[in-house]
Amino acid sequence: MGTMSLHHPATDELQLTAVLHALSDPVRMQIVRTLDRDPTPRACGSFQLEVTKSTSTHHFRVLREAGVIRQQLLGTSKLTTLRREDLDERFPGLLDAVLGAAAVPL
Amino acid sequence: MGTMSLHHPATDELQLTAVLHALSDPVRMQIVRTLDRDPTPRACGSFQLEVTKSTSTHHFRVLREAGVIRQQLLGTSKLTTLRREDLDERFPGLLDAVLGAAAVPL
DNA sequence: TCGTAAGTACGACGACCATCGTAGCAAAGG
DNA sequence: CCTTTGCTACGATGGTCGTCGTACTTACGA
Repeated sequence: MGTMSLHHPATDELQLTAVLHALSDPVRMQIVRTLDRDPTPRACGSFQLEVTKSTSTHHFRVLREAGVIRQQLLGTSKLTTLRREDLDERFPGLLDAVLGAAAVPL
Repeated sequence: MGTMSLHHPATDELQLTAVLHALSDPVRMQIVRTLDRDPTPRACGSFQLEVTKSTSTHHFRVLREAGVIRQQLLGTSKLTTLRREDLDERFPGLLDAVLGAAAVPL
């Protein structure tokens, strides 16, 4: 029962409100920005987040279920990548606009 | 105490997470889309929303406090407009991308 | 085999949120 | 002055959210 494949919404099922909600949290935004700056698939633990591991799990799940990230099992790790192509196909320009806005200085 | 001027955040104080959260609700998204399609200032009641008036008041306040809309008192009405220029100045391309995404067919 | 590392599951808690109904206020029109 | 119109204030309610700690699983490595 252990190795169950994770649920990822199909590209044409991505919901705008779910994506925006997923991106409206500072911790999750930081995850997405990190993935944007270095597209290398990386494990959850390699993100320097200021929350506990169980909270991180929660945030990664929200991002995955909204279709923002993809998670692949690899050993004890879960490699995370941005679903950039899927997001661009469904909502052209949205991800870039949000990432650009997130880069705006305070 | 009646005529108190409404609080609107300054352009350089707009918070991305607040904007995204404001836009992550279907009712509020509909308000913004309506304002986008017809930029004429309009009263809250002229939006055809599927919630009660008190709920509408709540949603307009969330949008205003996030800096997405501007509300001006006029008689017993409150004229609402999109803060398009301010949003474009602070987060270039974000509003257009979101509105474009909202127009994507189901 | 034993331990460690990576992540999950579950339950809890306080905070916030979307919704409503009722009551109320201020301005405009008669 | 009275009524209507447009919107707000307040309280309540049920639900979701972000956070944590503890316990657990699974895989890799010494």
